[in-house]
Amino acid sequence: MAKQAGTTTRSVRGSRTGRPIMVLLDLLGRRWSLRILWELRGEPLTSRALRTACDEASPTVLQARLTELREAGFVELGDGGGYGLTTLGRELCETFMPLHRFAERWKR
Amino acid sequence: MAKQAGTTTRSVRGSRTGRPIMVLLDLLGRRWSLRILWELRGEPLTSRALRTACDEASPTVLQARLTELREAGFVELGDGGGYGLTTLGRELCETFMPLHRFAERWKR
DNA sequence: TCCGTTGCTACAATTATCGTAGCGATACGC
DNA sequence: GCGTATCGCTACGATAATTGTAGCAACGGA
Repeated sequence: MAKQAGTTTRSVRGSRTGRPIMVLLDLLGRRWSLRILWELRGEPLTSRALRTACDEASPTVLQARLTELREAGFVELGDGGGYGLTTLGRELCETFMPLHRFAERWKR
Repeated sequence: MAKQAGTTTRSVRGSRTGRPIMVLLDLLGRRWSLRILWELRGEPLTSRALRTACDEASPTVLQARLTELREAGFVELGDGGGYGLTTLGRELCETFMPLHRFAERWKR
């Protein structure tokens, strides 16, 4: 990967139209993105606590996702360490809350 | 990939806990999953129309996602051809509708 | 100083996705 | 029948993303 730093280097990813909803669906469609937001829905977590919460996912991807989510303004790194949702990120997370009930109803 | 047919063959994917919400977040976190549901939100689309709607995404992945989404009960293949959302899939899609407004508000 | 934890990175191996091409089946007009 | 067009779907090599393991520098207690 093009080791994005600062500016968003998009290689083959979707959302070539630039429409906000497409960019958002593309970002959230990356692996662990939704899961990270979900796990941060409560209190902030340290990078390692987050990794534990995410089934010991590879730190490489977690860091990549955290960087992307931070650039998107959904996640922030607190002063005393630990990742948490921004106000914007919390609003986004609220959008997904109905998913919980849906999921329970879904798997019979 | 293990060419899943009938039963769900999960290789390295997340959601090892089996909790419905995790399975759902995992499924929706695959590439083009969210986008497919989004594009099918209106009328049913043929596989090729769907491909066009999804920025000419590779048919390989689209078919894989469609199979998964069908097994999940969100998408169905109509009698006269064309993919559409099931009742369940439509409910799921409704959950994402607030995302549209959020996305517009998001990108300044 | 020695531990322990923080956020974060390197690197090779494994998967997933891409892009192009093409299949069998079906439905048309001729 | 014959060609043509579409349908859903698949093969396959090339490329990009993800995994798993190991480890870094920085900071804080003991």
